[in-house]
Amino acid sequence: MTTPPVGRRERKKAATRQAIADAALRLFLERGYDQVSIREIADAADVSTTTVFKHFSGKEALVFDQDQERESELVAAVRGRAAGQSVLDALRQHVLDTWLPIAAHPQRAGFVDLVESTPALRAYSERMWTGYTDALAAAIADEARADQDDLACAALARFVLEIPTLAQGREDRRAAVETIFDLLTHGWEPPGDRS
Amino acid sequence: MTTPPVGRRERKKAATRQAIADAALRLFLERGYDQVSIREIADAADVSTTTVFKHFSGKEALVFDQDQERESELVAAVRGRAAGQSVLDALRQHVLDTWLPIAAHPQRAGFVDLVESTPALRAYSERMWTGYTDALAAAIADEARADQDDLACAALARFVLEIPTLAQGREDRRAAVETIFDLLTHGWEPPGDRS
DNA sequence: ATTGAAAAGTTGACTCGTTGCACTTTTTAA
DNA sequence: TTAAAAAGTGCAACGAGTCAACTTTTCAAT
Repeated sequence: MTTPPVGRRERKKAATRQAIADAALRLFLERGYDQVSIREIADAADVSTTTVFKHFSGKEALVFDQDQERESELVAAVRGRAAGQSVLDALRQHVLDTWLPIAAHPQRAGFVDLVESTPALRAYSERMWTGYTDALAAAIADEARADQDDLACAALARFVLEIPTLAQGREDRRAAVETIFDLLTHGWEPPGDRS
Repeated sequence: MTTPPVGRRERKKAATRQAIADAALRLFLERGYDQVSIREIADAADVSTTTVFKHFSGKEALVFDQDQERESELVAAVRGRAAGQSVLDALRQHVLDTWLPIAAHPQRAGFVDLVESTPALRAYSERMWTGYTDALAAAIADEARADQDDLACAALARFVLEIPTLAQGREDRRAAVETIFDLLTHGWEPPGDRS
């Protein structure tokens, strides 16, 4: 039988994967995403280009390594919310508590800059987020006792996942998140006059 | 001065552009997007591959030829709405009147199938729509007498542009559009119990 | 009409992401 | 011990897209 914790094989596999991801991120941060070729990354990690693609589905995936957890956290925030808290408020709190700190973390500033300044990575990142739509929609529908494919729940999920994109570049990101959640909670109405 | 209607030069340019687009669409419909190479399209239109890229920014752009008008129509729907009609209602009407018929038109069925069944085209199409966000947001903000970069207006614009994607694959598309506009108008609330 | 500049098109070679194929190594099971 | 399955690797190739040099066409100003 296979040893439950790890086999030597899978340890080596994980090590190679990590070496590739590390080399890629380092080179990207040094010289920019478009200025680094897969072949250079492969050389830096001392593997062949084929091996890179055995571990990662494409060049963009090298940057977003273990972002599968986000989906789970999102679903968990809805399912495990405090008693009496509405689904929308749970999502609002999760976004405020989880996404804002990450974006503000100085360690990740270079990483965030890299993604923001590279169109291909921006696009990939957005597709990643929208990829969570179905899972989040299912969780919302479940908690709201609606049909599994309820359209309003699916739309809400999609809209919540657009929030990071929309809040980007705003001076006060916390206020931006609040504004959008207010819109989703109460509906849109023409704001007060500016004159 | 240049002849206002057309010069021979620009007519020829437009003709080759059209020849390329026609050849591309025909081949895509016949054999599928991924099974047709740029060189084949160039050959079919009797030009070189570089000429193809002189006219179109990329392979996906061959499919979405003159979809710049959509943006103008969208903005016009908001700006030229009937007196007393709210911005949101104007958008609702525009979506119902303009987008649903196009999708239902039997002539375009093959085209719609092509886009829906090709991941690269789906992604490109969505990025096209979201590209209209800024223009629509500006029009909404203007009509609502809000600041030009008002976040709620930007969010509303983005959400409206997501509607085609969300309504896709639903049996009753009209009802789907109405449901999402109701969500945007009044806010989300847990739907009635299904039991 | 002539001519000269600008635009359109062509060619061919090149880069880069990505994949298919063949080969080697490791692991597993008999 | 050994055969076969699985995993990893490298090479060569394909398609998208770019670049630079060159030819042709068009336009406009003499």
